[in-house]
Amino acid sequence: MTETPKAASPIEEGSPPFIRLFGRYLRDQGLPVTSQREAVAKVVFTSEEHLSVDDIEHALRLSGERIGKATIYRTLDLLVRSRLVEEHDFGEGFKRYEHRLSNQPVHEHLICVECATVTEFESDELYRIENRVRGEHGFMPVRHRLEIYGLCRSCQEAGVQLTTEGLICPIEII
Amino acid sequence: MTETPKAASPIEEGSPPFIRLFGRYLRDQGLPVTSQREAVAKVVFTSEEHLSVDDIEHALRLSGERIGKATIYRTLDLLVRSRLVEEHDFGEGFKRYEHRLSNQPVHEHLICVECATVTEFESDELYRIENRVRGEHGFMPVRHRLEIYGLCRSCQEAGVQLTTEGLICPIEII
DNA sequence: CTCAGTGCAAACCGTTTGCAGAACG
DNA sequence: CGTTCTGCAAACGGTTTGCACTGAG
Repeated sequence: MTETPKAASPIEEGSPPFIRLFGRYLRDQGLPVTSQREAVAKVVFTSEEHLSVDDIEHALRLSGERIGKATIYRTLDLLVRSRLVEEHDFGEGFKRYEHRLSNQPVHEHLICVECATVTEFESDELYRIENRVRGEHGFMPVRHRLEIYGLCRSCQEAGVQLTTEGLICPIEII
Repeated sequence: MTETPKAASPIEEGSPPFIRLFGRYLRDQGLPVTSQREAVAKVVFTSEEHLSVDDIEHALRLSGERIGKATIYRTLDLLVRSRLVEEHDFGEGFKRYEHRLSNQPVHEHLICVECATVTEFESDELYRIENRVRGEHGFMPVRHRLEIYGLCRSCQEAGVQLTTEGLICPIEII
């Protein structure tokens, strides 16, 4: 903080590697590298959470940046296109974003329906599923989405019960 | 059509079994059984597609029914609660609905990113995944969502290519 | 200097809600 | 007959877009 030479210059030597990657992408595409884009990228790459746009806006505000929502959306679009960031929809009515530079290159999500905590896990079985699908259906998988909803350990230990109001085994009782 | 005794009466003897099931659910819940609810249920149970609300509205219009969108949404909510119908979000910006009275009780979806065709497939591997997750993470699965996006056979045969614009293997090139 | 980016506010669009009148039970 | 439903239209909320201004290259 004391030796940083002021530098309003965006995405240059001082930047962390993942942000430089985004700069590379932008240059590759012939797009300007702006301080706003850097700021949004920094928030996303710095966090290990699944961030909503509001989360990102809030984080930016905390660090003194004042960036419009539209710019955040537009930058996220670029980040997703660059494949540095992944977009998720956990059925909350809005999207979440997660950078792809973690130690878990490919992973799926466990989502607690009680406390909304998201846990990540890996699954080789999915490769088997994709191979099977390729063979049996002639379908070429490109990407997938596997989310398992249920109760996380701590909610179970807290004694949370799930209520079922629907018809049970409807087929049988016709 | 000729012998039907006019009957504006909703969800009674003449109705197909799955619609009677919905009537049973409504009565169990102490809710009125209305002709609108019957009409919406009939459209959903009659189709083997993944219907959007617009699809349903359109089908109702074709059969002469004039039912407001709000009522369709409200009825779908009841159908989902009753567990007779499943709600899907294939990332199109709106929901789709599919009844659960088919021959494939539990199935996953293959979604063609080119032509948007949805194919269903079953996967025992998923049970294995859920069991593993139960053991390794203490997570109790309740429901899941597995969607594989890619190219269906006919789009591949039609020579469709997917364009990749993002950075390839970003981690390596820092 | 030029072209794209930014910020604001308005538009969008699927979905939800409030309310007066109609229907179920 | 009271309670719930229906239909309309307005509200909602996340996301997108149009446009004048700013800034990157």
